[in-house]
Amino acid sequence: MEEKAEPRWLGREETEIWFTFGTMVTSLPDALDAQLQRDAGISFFEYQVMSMLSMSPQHTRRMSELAALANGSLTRLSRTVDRLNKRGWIIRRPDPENGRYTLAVLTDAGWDKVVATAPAHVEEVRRAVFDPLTKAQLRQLRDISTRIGRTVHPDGCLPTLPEPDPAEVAVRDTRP
Amino acid sequence: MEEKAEPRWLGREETEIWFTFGTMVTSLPDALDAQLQRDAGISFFEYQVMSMLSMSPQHTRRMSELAALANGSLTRLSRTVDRLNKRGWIIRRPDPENGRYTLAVLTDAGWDKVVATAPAHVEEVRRAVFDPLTKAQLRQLRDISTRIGRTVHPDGCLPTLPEPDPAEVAVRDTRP
DNA sequence: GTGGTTGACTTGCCGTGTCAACTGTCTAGC
DNA sequence: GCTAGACAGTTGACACGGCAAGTCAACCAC
Repeated sequence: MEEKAEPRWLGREETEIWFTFGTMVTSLPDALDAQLQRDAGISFFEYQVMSMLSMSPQHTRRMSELAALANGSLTRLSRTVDRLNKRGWIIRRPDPENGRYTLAVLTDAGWDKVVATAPAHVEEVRRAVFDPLTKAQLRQLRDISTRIGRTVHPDGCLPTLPEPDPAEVAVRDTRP
Repeated sequence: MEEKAEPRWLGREETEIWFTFGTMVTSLPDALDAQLQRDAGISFFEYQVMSMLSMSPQHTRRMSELAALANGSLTRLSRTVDRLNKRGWIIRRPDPENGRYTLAVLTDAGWDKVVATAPAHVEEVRRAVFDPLTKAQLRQLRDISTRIGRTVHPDGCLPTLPEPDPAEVAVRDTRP
């Protein structure tokens, strides 16, 4: 008796789309990493972590929130914060409201680093993503990303961009 | 005097697009890796390498070609082939036509592994990428990926999907 | 043909990420 | 209260990828 249905193979057309898309998906992070490493000596993930903190109230976040915002595991964040802490850009503090949490806080030096790093990074993002696309394509990309993101993310809880801290609009668009 | 122009910051709209897109770009590879690791005990990159070989004439490719097709560095491929070789799925052979090249060849066991692994993987790709998008969105995604891919890839030489080996149409749509 | 150069890998070392096990903190149930 | 569990985070052991240096074949130039 039949146990499995015939797999729904990809056709030639679909294979091409998938190949092109897959190539882009793997190359883009490499390009962003390369730019940041070259110009600022930090990785994309490290930049994301500091950038997210720079947009957060008091430049502070709980570790677990921060991990979700930066799309990384808690372990990865813990190690990354170790490194950034050694470089003087982030400090840890226990959360006074609940001792189980740890707060990551961006130092002044960390803030300065983000401010110094952001322009070239944003420029690279524009060059790679925004400039080559039309306005219509950007809208399409948003919709497509939302749909794919939903299927990939468990229990429908996509991370959401934090509301910018009104006190710090200067770099509210730093995110990446 | 002015040394630098004011950076072209991202606006609120753009920041949102970039955040959504970035989240998708980082989560999707994780999801594919997770499925392959769980169901077949191999990484996405390892699968890509074997899949590309399975689509190549004689199930054979030069290392450098294979690295480009699978979007990885030569170092990464060399180490990956080491692992797959230890598992009995790939062997190395010097290229008789030019001793500088090394050929990677998929073994029969490697072929069987790809054939056994492909259906569940393709299903996951469909679930994550194809099913949630309309036909129009797929076309849009192809165009968008092509444009972004061009800006990100040096000297305009994007890797191209190999023509399938007519003798092996069975899994010609295995890619990803 | 032989000395130098280039091209195609391979490898030693190191940084980074993951999994699993562990520590410390809070919360429930009794 | 006090013990059991659930959370939040850290850490040790290991896997993996990158860089730079090393190997080995091929292609000159003379």
